Amino acid sequence: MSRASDRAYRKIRSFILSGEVRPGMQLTEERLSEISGVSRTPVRDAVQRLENEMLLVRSASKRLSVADWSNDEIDEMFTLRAMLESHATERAALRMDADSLRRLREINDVLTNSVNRPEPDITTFLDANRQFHDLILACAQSPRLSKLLPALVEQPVVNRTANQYSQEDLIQSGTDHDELIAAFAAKDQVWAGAVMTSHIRRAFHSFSGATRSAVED
Amino acid sequence: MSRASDRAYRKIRSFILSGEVRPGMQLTEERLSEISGVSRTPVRDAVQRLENEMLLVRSASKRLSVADWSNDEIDEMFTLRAMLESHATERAALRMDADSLRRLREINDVLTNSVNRPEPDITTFLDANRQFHDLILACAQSPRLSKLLPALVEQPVVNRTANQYSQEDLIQSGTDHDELIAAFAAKDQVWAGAVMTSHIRRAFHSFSGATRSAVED
DNA sequence: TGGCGTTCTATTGTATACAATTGCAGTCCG
DNA sequence: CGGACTGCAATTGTATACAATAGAACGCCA
Repeated sequence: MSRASDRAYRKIRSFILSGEVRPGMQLTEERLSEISGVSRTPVRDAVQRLENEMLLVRSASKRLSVADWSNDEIDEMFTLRAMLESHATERAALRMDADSLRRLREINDVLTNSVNRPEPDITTFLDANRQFHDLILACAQSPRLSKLLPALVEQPVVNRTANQYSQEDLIQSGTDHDELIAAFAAKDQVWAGAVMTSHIRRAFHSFSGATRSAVED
Repeated sequence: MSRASDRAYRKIRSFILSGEVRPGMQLTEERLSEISGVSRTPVRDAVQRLENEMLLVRSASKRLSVADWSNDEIDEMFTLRAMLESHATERAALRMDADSLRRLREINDVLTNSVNRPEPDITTFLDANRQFHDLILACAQSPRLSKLLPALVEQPVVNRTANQYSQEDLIQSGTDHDELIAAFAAKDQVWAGAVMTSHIRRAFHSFSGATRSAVED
């Protein structure tokens, strides 16, 4: 979308994810327009996008509030993500070209280097990880998937998962990616899909194990 | 959404699906506002929704046009729908209560009656079919799925599929539903999911067999 | 005092005017 | 003759004023 609309989207999004507002808290469009510094018109565009991602929900009488995801909903997000991203991976395995494969290797080299050191660099890891998954999605060449998946891969969830990871887990992520690359090189869609499934399911259990046990993070 | 916004959504949607406009044809917001009889503000809301359903697409320079789905994209829609709707069915199998089960039987009685006659009543069939699938989705109790699935179940595709069905196919649909009900009664999620998968895959092949062979319908 | 209706206020929805951007065409120069 | 540049037209993006609607607060009467 356009400048003001995007600006509103990013501002509101980070406002919600920063934790400054509690889930369930009401937010008026006017308030959001103050926060983002644009008028209500582009704010409404942004709000509709955030409703699709289910970061915002509308109460019965059209009032906006911050979504409150239940544990069941978060489980469901991981399950759906595993299904769809594995499917994307299978498609990508059939469509992968040499350039993209080379690029995947480059990205994963960066990722591996960022965690194979005394003090892992989580920021670099997260960035490389995102690039890796994005490139696979692009190789799947499915506009529908490209539209559906992002709503299931909420970056804060990914971030928290990574922060929960031990150094061994981080290194294992790189190893998973290596195996994905091998599966792509072999053009073996079943292999590739299976690796992606376990890659995500492991993240899920790391995430939920860490958060469920804590009262609140 | 609200009245004008909804009105615009429905009008534009049926305008596109009526075939009055060719895929790829450009549509300005002003034109859409004339068609729907409301101002551009609610039109823009409607357009954003239709973009999510990928009925409308935005060109590089933000200009709107009617989407043109490739065969690969339609295949992908059926594949994703089969995946997600089977998953919803599995969830529903675990959560199904007696009332919903009874209601499913009622709905499928109507459906079966509508096709077990010399001249099948497709309208009634389609309506009962939609109710049946909607109720299962509701029983799955997954807000995410309820948001994602509708974008994959474009009613015109369902309609065309049903119109392609022979009377035997229509009766088989009712039989599939009976088996789903049996699986729900047994609370067997694997069984239920499998029946739903084959139910949709059969629809897919009926749809694609019919359309691929024809030059244009 | 408790339930119900009525008014007032907060919030969302819509229209419209204007700003910004993009495409297109006509023209100038090499 | 071709290509780039400039100005105009078409289109989308944004702000703002106003309309409609839903919630809350107040007061009235039983």
